[in-house]
Amino acid sequence: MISLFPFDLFILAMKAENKHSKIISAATKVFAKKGFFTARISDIAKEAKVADGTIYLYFNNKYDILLSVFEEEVGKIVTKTEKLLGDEEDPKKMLEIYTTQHLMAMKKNKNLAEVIQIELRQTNKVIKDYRNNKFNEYIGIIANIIKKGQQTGIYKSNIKPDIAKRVYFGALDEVSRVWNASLETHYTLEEISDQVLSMFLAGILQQPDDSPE
Amino acid sequence: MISLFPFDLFILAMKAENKHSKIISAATKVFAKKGFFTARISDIAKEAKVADGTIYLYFNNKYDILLSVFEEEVGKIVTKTEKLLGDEEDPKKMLEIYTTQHLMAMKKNKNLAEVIQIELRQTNKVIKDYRNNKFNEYIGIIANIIKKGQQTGIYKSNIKPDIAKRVYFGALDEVSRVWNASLETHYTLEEISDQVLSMFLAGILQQPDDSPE
DNA sequence: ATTACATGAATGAATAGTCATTCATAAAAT
DNA sequence: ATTTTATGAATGACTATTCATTCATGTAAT
Repeated sequence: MISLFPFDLFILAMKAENKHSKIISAATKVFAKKGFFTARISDIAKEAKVADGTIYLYFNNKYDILLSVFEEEVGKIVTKTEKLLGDEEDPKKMLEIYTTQHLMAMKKNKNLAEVIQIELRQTNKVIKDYRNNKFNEYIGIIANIIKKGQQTGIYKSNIKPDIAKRVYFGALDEVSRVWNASLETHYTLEEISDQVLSMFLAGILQQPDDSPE
Repeated sequence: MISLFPFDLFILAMKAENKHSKIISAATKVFAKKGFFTARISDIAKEAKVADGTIYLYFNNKYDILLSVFEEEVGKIVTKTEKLLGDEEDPKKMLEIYTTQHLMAMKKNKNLAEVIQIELRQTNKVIKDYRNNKFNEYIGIIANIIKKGQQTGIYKSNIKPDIAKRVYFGALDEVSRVWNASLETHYTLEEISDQVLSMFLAGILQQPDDSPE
């Protein structure tokens, strides 16, 4: 039986693709649970139902797995966020969307939340390979929202978007870290989202002209 | 020679204390530079000018060193912060003091900044020993400032101090992380401090009644 | 249709190296 | 002289990575 027409190649590619992503998601799980350094390759292999050696057919080394996990998962979030933002034009609503989307994503995918934390603060100390492009893209969205709001005149012009994006991301990140580690009484996603948004939009100072919306 | 009157014990304690703290500060340096998992005990020993084995006369194991570093250094910051707050009564000024004090401390002691990051997000995943008392004390200060402001009526009453403290700490922490990793154009401490404070106090929305102080 | 050969993905045991920790010994102190 | 403190080489446990081998699947020959 002769058979090398595209369909077979596709099937082949599918299998490979599946194995690749099986490993990715196994790794996400394992890294999140044990942390990068404590995770063993054999744990990942077991979780992915694959032989230890197989992993090295798809990745160069342990760190390469982490980086792939990170880029891939953050990439997904970026796509999702951009889709949700769609052609929303109101910078206030945009920030609202970003906030809830981020918190929801982190709540739904605790593993990812932790991988981000690890990758961000641990590993680039060891390996200086700054292709954190997806992440920069992701927080860049915040900066853009703020810039837009400044153009429309609804956001204060003295706010520096580059600082604000870090401030905002840091806040969201810590809030979801604590949440995932369940170190604190549980608030609902809505409560947290509201709090963060109102703190940033209107600040914590009592305004003399405090009237609803 | 019989000699066990207090002074000798003091001398003894001094010496031990010296070696103990020599190791602590060596460890702070090494952990910050390499991260907990990549740091070698022998690195710490070398940095402290002490034999590898000596370390085990003062600490139970590697993790115990990290925890001690963390508790001890955070403890220092708590003390410093409380001293600076003194009997300041204005919640707005208090937040200002906390903010600049935190950023200054992190700038001055980059090592500590990183150790906090590591300990906070990496290790308590592995070892569930929650004697992070000092840290909770530290962010508790933020919560208290906010509560106080709510009592005086200058801070909005709908803000939840427990969420706000995380939001605020997260923001400060991320800002100093980026700063220390020098991933971004350098802003001055004053600029950052101003930005964070104004974002939190007054929010980013343009206020119709925007008048200085 | 059946058999023989080829391919390369997958396997997992073996390798090779790394370190945290220990401990026999030495130095200091009393 | 005895006890306390310090040393650093040796130990032993642990794991990322490799690689010789297997095996399922595809191809060619008859």
